[in-house]
Amino acid sequence: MLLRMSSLFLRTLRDDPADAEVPSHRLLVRAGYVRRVAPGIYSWLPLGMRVLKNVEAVVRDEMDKMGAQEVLFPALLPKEYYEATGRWSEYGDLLFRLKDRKGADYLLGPTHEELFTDMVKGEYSSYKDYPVTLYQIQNKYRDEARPRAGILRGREFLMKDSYSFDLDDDGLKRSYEQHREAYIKTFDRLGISYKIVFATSGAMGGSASEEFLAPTPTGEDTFVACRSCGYAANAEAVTTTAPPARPIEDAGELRVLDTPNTPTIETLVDHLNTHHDTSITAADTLKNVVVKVATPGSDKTETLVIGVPGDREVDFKRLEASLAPGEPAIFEAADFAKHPGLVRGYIGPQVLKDLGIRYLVDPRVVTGTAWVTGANEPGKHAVNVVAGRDFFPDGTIEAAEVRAGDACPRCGAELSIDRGIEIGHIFQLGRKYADVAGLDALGPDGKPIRITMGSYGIGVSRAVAVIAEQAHDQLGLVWPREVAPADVHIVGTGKDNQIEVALELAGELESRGLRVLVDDRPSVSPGVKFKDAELLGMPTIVVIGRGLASGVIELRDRVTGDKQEIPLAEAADRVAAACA
RNA sequence: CGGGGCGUGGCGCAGCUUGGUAGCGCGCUUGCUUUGGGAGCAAGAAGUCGCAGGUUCAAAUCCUGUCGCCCCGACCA
Repeated sequence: MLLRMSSLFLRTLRDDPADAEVPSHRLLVRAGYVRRVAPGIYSWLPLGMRVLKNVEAVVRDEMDKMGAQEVLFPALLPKEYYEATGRWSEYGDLLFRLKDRKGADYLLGPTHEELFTDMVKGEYSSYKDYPVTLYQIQNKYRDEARPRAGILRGREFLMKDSYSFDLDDDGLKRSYEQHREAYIKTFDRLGISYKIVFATSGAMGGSASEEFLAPTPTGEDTFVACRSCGYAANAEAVTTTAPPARPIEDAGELRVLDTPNTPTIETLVDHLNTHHDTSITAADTLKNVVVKVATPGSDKTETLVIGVPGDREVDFKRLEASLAPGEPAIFEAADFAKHPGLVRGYIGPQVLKDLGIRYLVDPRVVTGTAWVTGANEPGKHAVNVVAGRDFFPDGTIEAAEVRAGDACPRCGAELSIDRGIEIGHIFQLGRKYADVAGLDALGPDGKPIRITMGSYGIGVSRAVAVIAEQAHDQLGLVWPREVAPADVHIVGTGKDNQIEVALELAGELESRGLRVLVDDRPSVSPGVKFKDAELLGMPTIVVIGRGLASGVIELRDRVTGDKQEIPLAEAADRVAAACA
């Protein structure tokens, strides 16, 4: 249907909105695609709606092609489904909760595993029914602690979520691979540049899991990539390569040195090298960080000490991923008061066994390595504290920060580090979820078969923002053709019959199957129309202006910036060709 | 929840230090002129200055409280 600027419900803004920081947010608001209603909650205007629908259509098309079947669950859900799996309480503040007039508890669905599982359980009961994959495209609601960056991270967002149900592990692998292929096709069609990275499976358990990350500077996820072998992983999923163990006999004597006023690694290194006969760096020190770990659904917290090389910080995200489902929290002054054995700033692992505190170390802390660490007395540190001789870790943990230049766990080359936005996640759930739900199929031998599941998501509204994030320039948006609100933006400007001609050409192009936006606003200056055309971002722009008198119009490529004059007589053919 | 900033027509902002008639740009309405890079002139419409309380003859401005929003960190598509 022809979009005419003279009647299109659209107002572009000349100034950037004050509350928008990231490019996608700024441009989508300025160009009149979306408007904010509340924090993390947005309305879609006609042009934005078109883009959203286009993205949705691509996602739907690829899901249908891989054989998934679309369903739709309500967003408004009774508590019961989530209570059965314990998530009514586990989800905590993230859930939007509400009550009906009788006082019964409801929620706005943050995700729909329960509903999918329940539906399959209700309809299917024979092994002959499987495998099956269902999906829906629907709004999700999460009361995020901090919504940000416009529709990149909202509290209401459109998501495609699908679930595969298989009888065995091979089936699950096939379903997973099908999704992977479908996602690759989807994101390729959407014109998004992305990277597939290994991910942690998180608290849900399960095994294989990969994320589709769109690299952007405003991304919230950190991931590493290896140029040499192609390995890529979310920072939380990167594993550290342990050096070989060393013979303990080679290590020197443990010595305790006076190191007054050295509560930090920096002050410690400085003090030792100036006042003692050592020549160490932060990497030679062993930093011991105390955390308390809560177990969900229990009041118990465990005190835990993490040992990492002193030149690295503990990455809390990595720590959480490693401890999941346990939830670590910082050990505060009040906690130290309860543990007199832990001398803040001077903690060494030598005494942890006696204190009954679990000690997990970075994989670099292998048997035979000697460290500079706390002597468990104020103002004293110990050197030549040897793993396997002076202390015995209870295990290793991936908690130290990952840095550019770290070794690739697969090939040993240097890793690079980047930021990205998660646009898709594919995940082999396995049977953990089906176990909870009791999802079985009756097998040929009359015995029940526990179903194994996969879970797969695409952030549809987020994808719109990601495209805007990746496809824009100083002038405005530059939509990939497949998702653009229109193929071509015809600007009619001039005192003569330019607008009539523009409308005629628009009609002709439409009859050829192109989607057309035409600027037929009278009495709007050319400058305004050009600026708007560039801001709105249709991939092809046609200008019908002063050249019309001599029978030429202008064809512009919004992506390359190329401009060429073409005879009016050839206009329809040439424009159609440009949009092909 | 921790830290930083901001609430003044639809949008972007000034005014607040030093209380006294609420202002600018964009947008909007009307008329005339203008039409290839966000036009000109003229005339208009539109704001209980986030909310509540206090000080004062007088509060957008000072004081107290409160609510909201945005940005940076811990969660996630």
